Amino acid sequence: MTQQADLFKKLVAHSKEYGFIFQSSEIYDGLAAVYDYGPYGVELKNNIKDYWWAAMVQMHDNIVGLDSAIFMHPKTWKASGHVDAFNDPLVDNKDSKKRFRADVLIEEEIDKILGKADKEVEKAKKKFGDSFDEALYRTTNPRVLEYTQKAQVVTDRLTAAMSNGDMVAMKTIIEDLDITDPDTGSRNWTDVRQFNLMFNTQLGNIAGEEGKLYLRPETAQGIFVNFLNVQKSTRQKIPFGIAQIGKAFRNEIVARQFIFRMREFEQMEMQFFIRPGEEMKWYDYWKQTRMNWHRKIGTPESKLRFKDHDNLAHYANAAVDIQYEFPFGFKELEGIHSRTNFDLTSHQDLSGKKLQYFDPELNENYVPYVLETSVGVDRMFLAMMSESLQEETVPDADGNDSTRVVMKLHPALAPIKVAVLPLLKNREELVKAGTDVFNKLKFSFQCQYDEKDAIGRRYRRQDAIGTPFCVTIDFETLENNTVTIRERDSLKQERVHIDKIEEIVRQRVDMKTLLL
RNA sequence: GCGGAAGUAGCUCAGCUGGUAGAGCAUCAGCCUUCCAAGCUGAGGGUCGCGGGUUCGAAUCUCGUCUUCCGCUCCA
Repeated sequence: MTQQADLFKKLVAHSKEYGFIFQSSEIYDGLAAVYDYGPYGVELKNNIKDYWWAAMVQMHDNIVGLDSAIFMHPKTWKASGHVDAFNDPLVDNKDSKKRFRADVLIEEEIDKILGKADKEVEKAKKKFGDSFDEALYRTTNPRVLEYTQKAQVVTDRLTAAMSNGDMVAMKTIIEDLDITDPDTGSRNWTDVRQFNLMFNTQLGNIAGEEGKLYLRPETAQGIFVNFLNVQKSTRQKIPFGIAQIGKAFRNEIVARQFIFRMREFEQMEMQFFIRPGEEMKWYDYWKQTRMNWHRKIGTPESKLRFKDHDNLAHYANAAVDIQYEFPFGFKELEGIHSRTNFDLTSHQDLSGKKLQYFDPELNENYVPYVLETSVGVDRMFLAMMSESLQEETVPDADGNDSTRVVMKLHPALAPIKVAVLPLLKNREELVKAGTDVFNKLKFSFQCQYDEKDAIGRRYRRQDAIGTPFCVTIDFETLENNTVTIRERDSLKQERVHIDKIEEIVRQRVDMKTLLL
C-alpha cells in the first residue's frame, strides 16, 4: 500500500513536472478538484478521445456523433430526475463523525413513532381477541391517536421543510424529536445543509427561478432530446447509436484522488437505441465490446474487471462498471447501463412531444429502449498514466546502473510520436540535416526537435513523456541519408533510410492497429 | 463535512531550542562532446501557501484560512 501510495505521488508529481496536468488557478492557491491539462496532457487526452471516437463512430455505420450544448432547458433536468434526485439535505453528527441524510433520519423517526402505535394495537388485539375492531381502536384509543397524530404532524413538517428547502426547519425537527445517532446515541448535530450536485447559473439578466440554468451533470440528456433530430436527419434504423464527447459538471461533496473525481470532467458517452425487450442482448454485446476496447490499448486483463451495481439508479434495469486497478484500488472507469425507456418517456411526457420510432419490421410505434456506455475521459487518462509510468534500471554510458523514468504509453496515444535529434548541435551540417527531417515529418506526426544537451539526456527526456521513437542524425546521415531510429521500450536502434522513417513510425502509431 | 498528515526554487527536500533562506537535480547562455541522465564557466529563479497575532525580530511559536494526500462519509 505504501508502495502504491508512493507510485501515486510520483504520478502526480510527474504529471506536473512534465506538463501533463496542472492544478487550476494554481497562483491563487488552486481551486479544489479542478485541473488543467498541460501541453502533453492535452495531446494524450485528445488521442484517447480520438481512439474512442474512431472505435465507436467511425467503425460502426449505425453510430453517429453529436455535440450538444452544455446549457439545456431547465425542464430537461426535471425530466431526467436530476432536480429531485441530485438534491440531498445532509447532516453530520459531530461526535460519531458520521453523515446522514436529514430527511431519512426524520423518516426513520416517524416509522419509530408509528411502530409504537402498532405495538399498542397489537397489545389490544391480544387482550380483546376476536371481538377486536382494529379500525375503531385506531381512531379512538387516545394513546394510539397521540402517536399517529404526532407522526402526521412530523410528516407534514418534513414535507413543508423539504418543499421549501428550509434547512433550518429540518434541524429544528431533528432537535424537537431528540433524534440520536443510530450507532452512538449522540444528539450533537451540525446544521442541516443542502447539497445540490448540479451547478446552476442565470440565463441573461433574469433573476430567480425563471432564468435558472444548470450546467449539465451528464452529457446523455443532450442525446436524448435530439433523438428524433438525429434519427430523421441521418435516416437511422433501430438499432442505432449516438455518440458524444463533452464536459459535464457535478458539485461533488468530496472530490478527491487527483483527477479521478473532479467537479468539471469530460465524458465519452454513447446511447444505443434498441427495441424493447432486446436490452439484455445488447447489454451483453456492449459489455464485451467495451471491455475489448480497453484491452486493445494495452491495459492488462488482470487490472480490468466488471463490477455489477448493487443499487440500480432510478433509470436503469441493469448496470455494470468496468473497473481499472488504479494505484488506490479498483475504481470505475466506464459504466454500461441499460436505461430502459425511462429518459425518452420522461421527456415525452414533460415536453408533450412524441419521442417514438416507427419500426417497419414490426409495423408499430414505440419508445425505444436505451443501452448506454459512458467512459470518464479523465479517468481513462489517469488509468493510462498509471499504467504506463515506470521506473527502470538501464546501463549508462559507463555500463553502470542508472534509473530511467519512462512512460510506456501505447504509441497511438503518445503525445509526441517522433523526436528528431542531431547528434551534436555545434556541427552545422548535422543541425541542417536534422531540421530538414523534422520539417518533413511534422506534416505527418506530432514531432519534437531537440539539440540541447547530450544525446543520452535527450533520449531520457523523450522517455519521460512517452515518445515512442527518437530519430538521431549522425555523421553517417550526411554520407548516405540514413538515420538511427531508437525505440522507446526496447532501447534498440535501427539504421534506416530517411525516406523510411515515416512508414516505420506510422506502422506503430496508427490508430488502425487498435481498431482491427 | 469530520479526523490525521503536509505545504520552503520548476522537482525532491534541508533549515536544531525565533536572528531576515540553502543543497541536489532541473532551467538558460557559452565552451566542450561521434549514441542512452558526461564535463567546465557563468546566469536566472523563493513576498518560506495566504492572512492575522505574539515578539526588537517569525520559514521557525500561535490562531484562522486555502490547497493537497490518507481515513471516514457520500457517490447516477
